[in-house]
Amino acid sequence: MRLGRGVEWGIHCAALLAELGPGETLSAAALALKFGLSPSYLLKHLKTLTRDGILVSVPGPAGGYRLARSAARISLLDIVQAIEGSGPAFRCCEIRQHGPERLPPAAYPRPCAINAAMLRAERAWRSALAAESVADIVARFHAEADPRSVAASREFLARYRRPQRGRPERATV
Amino acid sequence: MRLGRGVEWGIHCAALLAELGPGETLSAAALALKFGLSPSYLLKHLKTLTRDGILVSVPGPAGGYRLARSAARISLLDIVQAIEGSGPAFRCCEIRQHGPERLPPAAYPRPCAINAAMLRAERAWRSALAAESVADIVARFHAEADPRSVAASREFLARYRRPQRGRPERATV
DNA sequence: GGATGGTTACTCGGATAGGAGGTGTCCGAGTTCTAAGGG
DNA sequence: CCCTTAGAACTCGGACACCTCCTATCCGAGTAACCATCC
Repeated sequence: MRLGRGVEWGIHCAALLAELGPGETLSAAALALKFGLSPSYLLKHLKTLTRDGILVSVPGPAGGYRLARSAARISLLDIVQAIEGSGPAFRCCEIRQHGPERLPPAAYPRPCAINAAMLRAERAWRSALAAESVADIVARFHAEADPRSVAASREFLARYRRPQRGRPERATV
Repeated sequence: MRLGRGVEWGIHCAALLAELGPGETLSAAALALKFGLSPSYLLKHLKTLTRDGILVSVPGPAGGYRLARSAARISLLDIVQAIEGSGPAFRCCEIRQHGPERLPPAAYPRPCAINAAMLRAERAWRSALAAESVADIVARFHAEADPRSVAASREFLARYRRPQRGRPERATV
């Protein structure tokens, strides 16, 4: 079992975007710079998150990305499913029906016991991911991380954030 | 996230081997026939399970595979880890240290909050898999499956099982 | 001075190559069974 | 009739191609900001 790098990148980006004021955005280039990633490839994952309704993209100059809803309403599961797909990790091939002694499909009304057990485990995994929100991650970062790291992030945001277009930045929290 | 087919195959094979008498074996060819799989490729996974101490292989003519210990002591987690590897699905790249404003490594004594959350979820998944044994799977099969299917398995075993070498089959349960 | 239109530069979006890992297959090493030959 | 020994067949074990998916990159479409021009 293996998760792609995009999951880690997506969560980190979401956590950073969560620290923006309402309406503010951050360009993909700035996010890539902050984490030392390839801007082109990061863009691919940000696009995916936008498609899935987790981020909102603002086109044109001074555009960028922001969270589509409050960080407390975005779970790690949302991001993982957007990047990796929502399908189950264990895909039952129904090999119990593939032998030489197979019965008609009607003889298998219940799901395979193995499949059921594997899916139960996956539900436990998903539940744990759903219980953790991006806001929780941010809170832990502020509580546990080195103060210099927190200050650096704050400074980075002040330097690269893009105000909401059209009207001056308003606090609508 | 995606699990290979070998996991499903391995569990099915272990469940079938669990129905053998003590010391009896089943050849890889018989297992492949029972499930309609490629014998060559199935052999690859059986080899892996043998390496990991879940199965025992008996070489030579009339050889085959049997469980290395009682089915109650083999969990689904054992099989999944043998096939897929025991490493974590989420591999933290420490990208928080890769930006332009990185601090010396000593400034990150605690693990990344994101990594911690992902690993917590994986522990939940592993716990669920560890709680289910191959014996449980077999019990469910006997309790829930179509009687014809159970009878077919019993008949298959009677046809293809290999007795313990050297001495006649003894019941040492 | 203010409004307006065109230009420009910057952003995201999709389509396109490269590489790692899972998938599938083959042939060789090892071991046991078999059978023939001799005592 | 029993033991020895050589052969053969069957088993598992490791090494070799193929294919899908993740990784990485580029160029094009679209949009808002900017600036020169006109009123």
